[in-house]
Amino acid sequence: MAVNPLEIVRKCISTEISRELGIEPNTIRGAFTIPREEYGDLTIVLSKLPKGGSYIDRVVKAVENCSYVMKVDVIGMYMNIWFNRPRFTELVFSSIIASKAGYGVYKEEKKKRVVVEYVSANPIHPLHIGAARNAALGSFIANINRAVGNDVQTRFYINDVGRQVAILTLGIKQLSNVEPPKDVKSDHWIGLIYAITNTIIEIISLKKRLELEYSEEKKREIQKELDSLLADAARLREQAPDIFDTILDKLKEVDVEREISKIMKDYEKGEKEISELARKAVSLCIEGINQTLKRFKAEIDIWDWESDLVWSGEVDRVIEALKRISSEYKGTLAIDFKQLLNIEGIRDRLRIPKSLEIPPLILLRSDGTSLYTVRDISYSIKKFREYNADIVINVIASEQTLPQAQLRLALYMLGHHREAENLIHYSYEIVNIEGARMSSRRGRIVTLDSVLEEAKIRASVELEKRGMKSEEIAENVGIAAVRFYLLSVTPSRPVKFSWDNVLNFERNSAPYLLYTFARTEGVFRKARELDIDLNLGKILKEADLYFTQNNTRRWRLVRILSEYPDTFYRSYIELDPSIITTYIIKLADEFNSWYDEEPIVLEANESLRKSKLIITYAVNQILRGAFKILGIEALERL
RNA sequence: GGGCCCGUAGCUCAGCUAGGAUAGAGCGCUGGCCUUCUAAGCCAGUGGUCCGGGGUUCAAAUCCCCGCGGGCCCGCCA
Repeated sequence: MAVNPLEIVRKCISTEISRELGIEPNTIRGAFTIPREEYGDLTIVLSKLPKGGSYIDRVVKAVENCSYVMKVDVIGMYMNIWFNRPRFTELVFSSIIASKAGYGVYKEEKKKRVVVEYVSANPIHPLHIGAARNAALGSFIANINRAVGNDVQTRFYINDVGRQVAILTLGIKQLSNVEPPKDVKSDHWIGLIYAITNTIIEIISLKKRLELEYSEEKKREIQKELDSLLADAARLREQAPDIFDTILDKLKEVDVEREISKIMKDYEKGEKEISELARKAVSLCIEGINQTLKRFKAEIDIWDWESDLVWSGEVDRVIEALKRISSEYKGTLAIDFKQLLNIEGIRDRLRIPKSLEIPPLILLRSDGTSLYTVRDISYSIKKFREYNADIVINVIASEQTLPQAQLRLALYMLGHHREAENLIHYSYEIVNIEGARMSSRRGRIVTLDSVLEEAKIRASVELEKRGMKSEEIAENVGIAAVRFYLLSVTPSRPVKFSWDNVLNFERNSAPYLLYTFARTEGVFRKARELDIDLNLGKILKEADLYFTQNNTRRWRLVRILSEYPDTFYRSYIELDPSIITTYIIKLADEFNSWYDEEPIVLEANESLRKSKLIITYAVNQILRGAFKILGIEALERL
């Protein structure tokens, strides 16, 4: 367990109370709360103590026994505790200096092996802003797990088996050349071909439906949808007229549904020509996606091809095993979970929502090809096996709650109990654009690339205002802004995308934090300029520990610094980055107010200056550590 | 029809897990602060039926129930 000053004080107090009242120290924990400033530093809600509000005098005496406590005051049911500021300051300072960059960072006693599968976006178009939230969250999960000492492997599942890649392949097949033009990023190129092909296919199918429809009302409905598709088609054609016309001419001639179905079958069989074509197209897309992810500081260790699972026979083996426990359902084979769900406590163990209804899981399409969730079962087993993982975390939007639940249940039924129990669906809400959903199928998306470019431009403009010109800094600031924005909303809440939000460079933003960090760096730069000794051990010994007496602002800083270990721990346990982002904003606010008010390096009183340097050092270290976990590059100047 | 998530200031969001004192930030708007370690900053002001209604409780934004509004899911899609 990392050093936690606040925990030391809580423990000291609860030990004293438990000794006095003869109760378990742990039962006191829930009674602690941090009060408003004017009511002290820590409060115990007396009615929450096991023996209620009785024995108040004895409790007060007991608490006063703790050396970190200066004063205790009872108002109604609140027992307000004021800390002995110099003693507590010393505790906080020494904790920080002893653990350096590790201050507040929780350490797992027994390191775990963790696989994080994330992004896993369809390999048929560039990443959009929704996938960016996944990428930001997934890389945060990987980073914080590494920080606590766990072994982490990140994986990207390339979903290349299925209808969407078949559509892309159908489009590619009509073209003589797959290579993108020089000035087009390969994933954007693939995305365009896919959108063109898909839109044409949808138009063809809608026109057929229109011919067969008799109801006037339905006809009008179809016509309306068709009009919107045609508008999309016109827009797509503008981007690449030749390609659009080629694909359109060729697809007009054929039965597209049969073609798609054939491609899917051939690809699952590994038929040479189709496989090479599909792999080539998907590889191009993945290449572009990987470039974007690297730029976005979301690293992938292993790229898993879904088709490999099919070709290697792993999917077949799972299907064979599933067949033995399947039953007849709607004319095909399916896994029914009813009996399993009747087992006492199974929902808790597999983290399945209490009243979530789970329909049977269908094994195969009538044409014999496999289905996504079934393939995912063999992939889940692979993820555990290959890394010898204790936990596998799937970062997947909440809309997939049901298939993810089916996945765990199926694993359990196959006898993979440990895997089922340790497969976590890390669920988050999607990104909305002005209330509307993006459609990659029609090429209507806000790409992460465009957001990053815009952020970079915005950062350059801000830099130029300050007479600075640095592409590298603009790039880092821009990326930090986007990542921070996506990480600062609680994952269970939907994010409303707007350029104004993403490109906010003022308070409550990464640029603001980077700026604060750069200020702390500036302080140390100045100190070195003036030949001021920065040996922390020495500084601590000679620091003025009374510098918070009668000074609210300074005391507030010490208090906030003491709260970081709790913050970090909660963020790790809940895997919620917004707990850290909220905290560091508060820390930066407090630091900036103070910075404006008092000199630090230029402080004439030596021992006072030392205390101030420790505060600055602490802010610097906490920000540096938090940046690393959030995937933000710490910049010394800004 | 059933399920999951969300609803807090004009806008974007904290706070809800574990009930606790006068519900907090940012943006916006009004006014002020650069000869000092970085003004992407600081200070002051402005702004709230915590979606509505019940219930539990000494105490509810927080827990429970019933509604309302929004998003998502309930496919031989992924």
